[in-house]
Amino acid sequence: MQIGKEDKNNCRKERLVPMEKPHKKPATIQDVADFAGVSTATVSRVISGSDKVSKKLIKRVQNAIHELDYHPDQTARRLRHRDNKLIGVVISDIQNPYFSTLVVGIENVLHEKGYRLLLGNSSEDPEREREHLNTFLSERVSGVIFTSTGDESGQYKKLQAVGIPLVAVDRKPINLDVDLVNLANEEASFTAITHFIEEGHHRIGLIAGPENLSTGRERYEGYKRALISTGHEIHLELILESNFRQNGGYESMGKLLDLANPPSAVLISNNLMTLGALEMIHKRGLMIPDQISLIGFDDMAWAPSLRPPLTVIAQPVTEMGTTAARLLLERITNPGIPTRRVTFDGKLIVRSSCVKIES
Amino acid sequence: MQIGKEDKNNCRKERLVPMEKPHKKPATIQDVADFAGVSTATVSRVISGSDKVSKKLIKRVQNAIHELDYHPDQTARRLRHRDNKLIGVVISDIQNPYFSTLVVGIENVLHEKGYRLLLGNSSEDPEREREHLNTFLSERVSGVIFTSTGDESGQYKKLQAVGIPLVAVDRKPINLDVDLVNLANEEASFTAITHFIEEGHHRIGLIAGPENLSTGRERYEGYKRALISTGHEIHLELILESNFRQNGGYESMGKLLDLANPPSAVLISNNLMTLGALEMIHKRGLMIPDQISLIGFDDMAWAPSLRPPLTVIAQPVTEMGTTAARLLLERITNPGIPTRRVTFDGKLIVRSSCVKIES
DNA sequence: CTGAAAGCGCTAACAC
DNA sequence: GTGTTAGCGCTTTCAG
Repeated sequence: MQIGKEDKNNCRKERLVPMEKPHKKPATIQDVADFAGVSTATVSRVISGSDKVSKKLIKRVQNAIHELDYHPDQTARRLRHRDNKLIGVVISDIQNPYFSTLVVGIENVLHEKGYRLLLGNSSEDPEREREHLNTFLSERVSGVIFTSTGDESGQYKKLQAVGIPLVAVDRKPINLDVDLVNLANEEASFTAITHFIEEGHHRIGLIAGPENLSTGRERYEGYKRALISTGHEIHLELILESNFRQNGGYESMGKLLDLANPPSAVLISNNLMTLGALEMIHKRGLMIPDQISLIGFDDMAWAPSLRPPLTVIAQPVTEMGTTAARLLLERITNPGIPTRRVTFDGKLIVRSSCVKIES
Repeated sequence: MQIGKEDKNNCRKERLVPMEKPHKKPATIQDVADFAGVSTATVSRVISGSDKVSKKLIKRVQNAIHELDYHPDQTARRLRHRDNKLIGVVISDIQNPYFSTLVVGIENVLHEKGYRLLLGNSSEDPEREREHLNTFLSERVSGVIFTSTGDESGQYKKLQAVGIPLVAVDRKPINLDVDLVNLANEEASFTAITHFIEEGHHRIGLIAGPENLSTGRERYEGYKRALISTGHEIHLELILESNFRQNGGYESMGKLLDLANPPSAVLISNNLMTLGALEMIHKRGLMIPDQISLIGFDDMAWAPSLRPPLTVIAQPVTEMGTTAARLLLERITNPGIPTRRVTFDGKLIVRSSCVKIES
């Protein structure tokens, strides 16, 4: 590589020909009205389609619109009537494919229904989350969909106070009465552990998520319940609380493997930590599933491409996104309805990262 | 799993207690002015911070703002002065972690500079791309960052015509004079193939991207140039044009392996196709790198966790995103500057998916 | 059916 | 320093 001149940033800048500068202002409704020889009111009526305008004028106006390449100014429109067709979305980590898939689902229905998506990424930082929420307040968004960092419920209450509908996804906010779309985490975790036990495992580890997130807590609960209900003891040294990030999975798996008596199977509470854990296992030169069995949360695109293909708990992520968007839109049109909660069941997808053990 | 009552969608809905309905309208600048006993102009001045207002009034106004929990209406603000602090971003596939990482970079600087991000996902569909661009036109965004689907240059010209600055990322739009941030694709590809050749490979395959995307074309060019410059022939049966998606990589790799004389090494032109190719290789029970060597484009989070860890061409994705955002902001404040192109060099990260061959 | 006119909430001249 | 006022582009009564 290293071709051509370059600066310290390992990149080249080239200057090309100067750009043309027409700087023509966009046409306004007044321009269209003048062009068509009608009033702005008539143009407005034609645009909204609803009212009764004579065929002749409709034609003339439409022609003018086309001729002038007129695009109604949403900003002005928004100032007039309150439903501004803008939805704020705060995501705790867009870089995580789980969350970007959620956004895909949300965007699909929003776009279809003529809403626009204002995106904020909090990077799991409550401060940034708060800033985004203030922005949404200022933008007078029609609604907000969010995966909360765990705190900031006060800020969400402020939105509710001015009548902005909220829908929480994935993580159940504490102390907040909102519509919610999430996974039956406890049951999902229960299923995974039960699978391990059926395969003959008894010493089962858990790389858990943060305790301040419902997803972290509930998956932990399911793990405990499954173990207890099958007469197993809970060994605290096999349970590591981590951060839902790759490095967390890496380090936690390291600690698990360092144990005098390491687990024969491990459930990992999210996709990124699973990646980290895998990295550590490979580094130690351990074979999956012969030396250690694994189940990960989230069926990501890479799961079937791993060697061995990973057994996972799959979430219907896109559908969770579309559901959240739909719930929000419903509440916007009908604010009075009671709070709803839609909980999807996880699905165990058995591939090859678990092995049967003779006990 | 399968716990609790559920509907056909494999999910449960629960009705909870009804929500409170305060429906209090947000405070306006007039409310604040009244509360503080000043004019709206004074409030406006305090907010913008710039003008000279007496300490005493500043105090009173700030108190009123706090008391009323006032958030300036951005929509109204925007109507007044043109820089509306809104940036449109059209992404060709947010589900692809490469692109969502790009968004992370973009969002980081946008948020820092007080801009908001209007996100549109085109899913590689030119029609949807066009719809998003129309939206941006209507929203009078201050600028647009995009990864084009390959067509729709006419639509982009319309934006330019009304003076909306554009920055293209990753893919170089044909027939359009815009700022561009991309990778030195040809050189990157060249490097990868050269690496194969140095390791003793002679029969090298390519799973290429779509021909209508610059990334697809340029990576193909680099492949050819590397082969030719080292005295190798181009074997067309070793070159498969595909779709940058997982299934494309899967099928193409299948065809390559079906060849009477399959390649000993394959370069795969993007991250998702690499995943698909891996899946096919595992399905055939082939070992990497002993039976086939691989280099993939894009160093995704999962690359080091694969077995074996994947050798890749890494792009500085986040930095490409921040650069794009910065270029755009620069052009917004200074529209007259000449068109720029920032090209980053890819970096070969050698892990374990290539093996030396004795020739 | 169509037009005139009053704002939506805010900023920026322009006065005082 | 501070207040008054005229719009930004659009929708929506209210007349005609």
